[in-house]
Amino acid sequence: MFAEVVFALPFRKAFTYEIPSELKKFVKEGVRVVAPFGKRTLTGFVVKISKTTQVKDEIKQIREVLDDEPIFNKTLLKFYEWIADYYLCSLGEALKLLVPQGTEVESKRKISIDKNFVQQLLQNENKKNTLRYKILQELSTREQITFSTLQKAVGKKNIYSHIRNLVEESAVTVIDEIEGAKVKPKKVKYVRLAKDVKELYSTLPELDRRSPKQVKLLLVLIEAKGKSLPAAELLHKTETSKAALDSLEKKGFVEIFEKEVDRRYKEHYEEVHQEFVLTEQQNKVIEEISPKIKDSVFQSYLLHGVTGSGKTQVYIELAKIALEQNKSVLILVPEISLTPQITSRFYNNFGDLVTVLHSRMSAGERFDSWRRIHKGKSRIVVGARSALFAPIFKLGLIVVDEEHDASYKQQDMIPKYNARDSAVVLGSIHNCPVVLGSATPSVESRYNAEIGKYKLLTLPLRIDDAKLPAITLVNVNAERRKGRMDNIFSRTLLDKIEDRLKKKEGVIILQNRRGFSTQIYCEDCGEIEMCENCSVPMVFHINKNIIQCHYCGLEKPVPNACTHCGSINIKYFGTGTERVEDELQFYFPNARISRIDSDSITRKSYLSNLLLSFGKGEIDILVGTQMVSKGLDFSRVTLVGVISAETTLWLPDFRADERTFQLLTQVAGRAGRSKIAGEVIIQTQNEKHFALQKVLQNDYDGFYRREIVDRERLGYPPFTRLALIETKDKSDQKAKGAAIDFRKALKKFESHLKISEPTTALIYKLKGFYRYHILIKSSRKSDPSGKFLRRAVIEAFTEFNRISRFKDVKLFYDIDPQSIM
DNA sequence: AGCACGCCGACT
DNA sequence: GTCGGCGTGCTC
Repeated sequence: MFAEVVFALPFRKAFTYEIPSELKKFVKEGVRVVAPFGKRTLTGFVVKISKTTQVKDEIKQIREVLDDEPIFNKTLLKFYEWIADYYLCSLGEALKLLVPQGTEVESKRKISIDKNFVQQLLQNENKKNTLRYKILQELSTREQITFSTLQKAVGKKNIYSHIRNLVEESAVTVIDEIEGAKVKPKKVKYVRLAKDVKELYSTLPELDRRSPKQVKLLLVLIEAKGKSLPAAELLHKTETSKAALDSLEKKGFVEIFEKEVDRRYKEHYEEVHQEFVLTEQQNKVIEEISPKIKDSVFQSYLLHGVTGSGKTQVYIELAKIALEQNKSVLILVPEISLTPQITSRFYNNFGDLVTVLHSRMSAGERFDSWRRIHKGKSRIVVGARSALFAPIFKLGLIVVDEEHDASYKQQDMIPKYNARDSAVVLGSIHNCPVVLGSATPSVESRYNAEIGKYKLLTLPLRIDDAKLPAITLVNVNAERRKGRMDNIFSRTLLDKIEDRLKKKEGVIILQNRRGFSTQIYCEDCGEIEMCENCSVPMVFHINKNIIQCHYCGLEKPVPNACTHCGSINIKYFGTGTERVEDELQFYFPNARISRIDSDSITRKSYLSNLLLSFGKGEIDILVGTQMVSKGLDFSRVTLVGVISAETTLWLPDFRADERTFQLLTQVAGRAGRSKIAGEVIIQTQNEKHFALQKVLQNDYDGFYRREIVDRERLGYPPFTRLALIETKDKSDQKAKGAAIDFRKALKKFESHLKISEPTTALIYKLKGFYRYHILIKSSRKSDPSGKFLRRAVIEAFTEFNRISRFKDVKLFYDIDPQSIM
């Protein structure tokens, strides 16, 4: 018997292995196996089992099986094949998305060092600037080192010949160590009585004379009536030590055993469970979708519901229907740690049936959640982007909440998939409805609804008769001329804030930039303080008193003088959330102000506690980045202020207007979610801009109609498909050379595709790497499925590999990029 | 992606 | 000669 195995490596090929007889029972389609691969040992996925094989080369044997039960079946495999095909990665890379991180078994080649001998060799070296000398120097300080660490330490890749020499000199040995899973089930020691209670009672008086602590332990266990207790808890409660327990075990009174425990992520945010009476419009939506759940029919829906229209309650009702049908539910949310409210509502309705999956959980928590879902113990999965790959077998419903959100697109890892679009494919494979919900649908989704690919459902009214907030645009230039600006605040906004503080109502202030000031500018030489690894300005953070790069995280002390010319005439420009918080505190010294951005959210409980306090009225003003626009639902918020609408408006990206419209509409929607009317003040320099005008008029359809015309005229999605090719290298020349060569390889497709010349990326240097872009456009009319576009990229890659001398430059494909910067 | 090998120019 | 850079080929 043979198994076809794919690995999470960048080539699109399966490898055939022989199944040793002792593993026959365990090797099935859909399990992970450990197998030798070249000089290495790797974890791979069994995609097929066959009796015969055509392979003529030597066939190796599978070493180990990692899963008791398959983690994917034939149907699910189709989904991963689609991911691989669509986002241009190998099947193994796609399947890697399915498994929790830290569970793979891999060989690591390590160098085991004879320290003394190496030190001796080091002294015998007479030339000190050779690679050999550097390697010996690194080796002389330790017992063991991996190849990759050594390669990094000496800054060279081809160290193999040197190591081989050293092995011959018997200064080092190379060992192939197989590293097991980093994440394992958590086991805790438990104790239970091993003897009959009557029998125990008779020995207690005797025991009490010499070992009172042991008696204490026994009494607690007897009280537990045969139930086992966690050892640590028992010892703590009885104030005894492990020694007492151990001797009880020796005497045969108790039994100590290991029990697997479930690491469960705890959400600190809790809301009181409320029963809702569904509105007529909510019922209509549910009536439309529920037959599809019951009859297992695939259908995508775009649920366009204004902010506060009760979308979450619709999801909950639909989930109930799926559960009644004995089916599971997948709810995708933008970034779950940012939306504790929606998770809390699911917990309130479904309790332990809910499992949460997101990036802020520990590897152990994620691993346990994953296994809980795989075993079918959890029927409702609420999670961020990656939850799309949770091992759910019987899906009855998929919901993508806030479907317009950019975080559904994986940005920095391979494959760069879009969870919203992939969810639709997953629904078609599982034969279940997919509901894409948003108050500000993406232009693409709205278009798909127009052409009938999605079915449009609407919730045009807020629940409980709440009115949409009144929005005012404040032109900061005009206000400044009138002397009605106090630094970054307009008098209008300050007055409104003061009014709400008096009334004890909640205020949310948005400024979509972190830090204090976003640029440090020298008045003498005109230079801006830039990051040394990235081509972006350093941002001043007043709380930590540092300057920081927001792309690579580099922190530096605040310069006293310009680092270019030494002048002390340096000025700080641009406003971040820290400055907004600082100035608000100056104008309202008695107000309780908290800030929400990725700097302030460090611990996972912080945000939950903050939101709880805000809900209770212990915080008056929340200042934050776009985080404050997502999912916050507090009836006490009656005022939302936007410091500057410009932060997203002028980015050189075709989605800039859409992003601005969405962000402002969403943040505006945080206001007025009760009987008290809400108000929104947006400060801007471009009050005539159509995106802002449409926000002001609360006119999504108007925005869409104007935007879709522009998209067609300029040849952007949904009228064209985009693929962005990125080359990335430490050397500017090599990155550029690779981009030029790839462009050459694409030349023969020019008649069918619109292909840009290689350009530097907007942030052309990022974390020390230079980046070049080629943008490829393919018309939806001539290439509706995008097949031609993807084939062109793959063929160009083959050609590139043939002609280019920059093959070692890293290449990235971004299909349907979120932004083209 | 690793890892290994083999070619070739530039050095003691 | 041989060190180190670089290109190429392979992985069941």
